[in-house]
Amino acid sequence: MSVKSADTLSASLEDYLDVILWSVAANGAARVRDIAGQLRVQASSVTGVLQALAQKQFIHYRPYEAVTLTPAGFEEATRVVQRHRILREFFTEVLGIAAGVAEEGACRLEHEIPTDIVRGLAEFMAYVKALPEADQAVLRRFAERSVCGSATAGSSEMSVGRSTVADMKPGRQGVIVRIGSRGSLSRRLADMGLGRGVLVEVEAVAPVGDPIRIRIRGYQLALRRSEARSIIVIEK
Amino acid sequence: MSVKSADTLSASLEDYLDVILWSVAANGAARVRDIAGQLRVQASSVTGVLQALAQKQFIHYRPYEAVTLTPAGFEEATRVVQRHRILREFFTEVLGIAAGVAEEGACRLEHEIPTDIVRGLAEFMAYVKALPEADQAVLRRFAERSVCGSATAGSSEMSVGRSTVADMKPGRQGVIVRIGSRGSLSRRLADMGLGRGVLVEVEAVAPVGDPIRIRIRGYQLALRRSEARSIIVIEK
DNA sequence: TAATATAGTTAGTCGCGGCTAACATATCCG
DNA sequence: CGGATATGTTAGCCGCGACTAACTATATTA
Repeated sequence: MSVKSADTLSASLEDYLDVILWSVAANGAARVRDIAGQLRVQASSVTGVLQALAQKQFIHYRPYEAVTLTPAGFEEATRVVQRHRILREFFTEVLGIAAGVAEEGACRLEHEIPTDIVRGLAEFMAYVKALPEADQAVLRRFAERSVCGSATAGSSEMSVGRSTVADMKPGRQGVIVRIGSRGSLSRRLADMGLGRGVLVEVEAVAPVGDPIRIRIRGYQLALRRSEARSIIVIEK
Repeated sequence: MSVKSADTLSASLEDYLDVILWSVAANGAARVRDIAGQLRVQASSVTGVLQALAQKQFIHYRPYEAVTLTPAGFEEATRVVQRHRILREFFTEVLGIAAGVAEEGACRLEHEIPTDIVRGLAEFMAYVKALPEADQAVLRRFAERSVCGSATAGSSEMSVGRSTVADMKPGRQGVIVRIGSRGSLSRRLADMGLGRGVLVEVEAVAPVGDPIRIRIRGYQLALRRSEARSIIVIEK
């Protein structure tokens, strides 16, 4: 019999449920054409999905008739919409992302994001809203920073949060992206085998942060902090 | 000739690049078997992907030989790893999500999330780290809240951020999830046509927040604030 | 050096989620 | 009432990214 009712909906089924919810709410029932139009998909593609949703008991569906949601389908649809909304609001209100990008991001992430993380986002926003006005203002200042204000526009995402060997904690690994110094220091490091693409593991950092004991290609090396600072890595 | 070099990598190609980066860094070159093992995929699946990556000039590949990254491939791989790391750290450090869930979430979102949003997350973390200690403490308090402390465990994500008609701004639409009151008020609302699944649009809110003018099924209705508060909706 | 073990490739299959083309049904209106 | 038109369905195709089975190349070792 193998009914195969995966309790997890595929991304596209969730999208369909979402538009069916709004379509039903607005018109009392959803027509195949409306759904197809909203999802920018051929009507024929809709039919197959409706059959799948009906088989999972999320909609009432009979050929050539309008579609309505079952109670379970309504539940599921509101879950989907809620997730979407939480993401979008987080992007706009906390990160200060433009509405268009935020909406697009929400669409793309809503099907993948684990429930725990959605809850985390929602609780974070609730926490912030419950904060005293002064604390909220500090965060709003970030969200409202002018986008063009990021003078580092060219460096984009890549440089934000990039670190050096001096920033790594013991036990962590990273790959060298480049050596951020010139002249004799750069030369010395290259001679030690430190170059682009090499795996570095930090073994120990002395109390003051100098020296730093690392391991590359199987053998150990001790670096001065100043040397470590000029080795740009990407951590695992 | 139609070379078809989509400048956007598919999710799985990105995953392959990621493990190739670490494999090459650790061993000098990546073997098909290692890649297959790390991705929990059959070796035969790897071959096809390597051909695709080679064709896009991201790796050096010749049958039966070990794989290395081209400069472009290295670039691309570090971009992928960076995205992944930013997501994971945001989840653990800002949201206080458990390491395992954070890692899983990062894996699932990294291929979908728009660049602008990744940058937003990275900048947010950088902003917070640059804040005076007192302000940081306020946010850390959230990240470090005990997870079991969420007494609302049962209500999960669904209730966080759920709103009522009284919370909606003019122009916004929502679907009624349920009526959160009993007795005569509930009855009155039902008589007005307000019930589960109905689309509500807020048209205007009087200065004090009472009354609230809404539109359902095409016609207008004025609600007392107290009534609006008992209509639980999910916003579009 | 030949036999065997390990690693890698090819060919062919499957499910998913789109698509088009062709057919079926419903609705509208002269 | 009976087309014409709008709407919906079926059948069959495609690309992706996995798979298995069977084959080929490379490495090890007796």
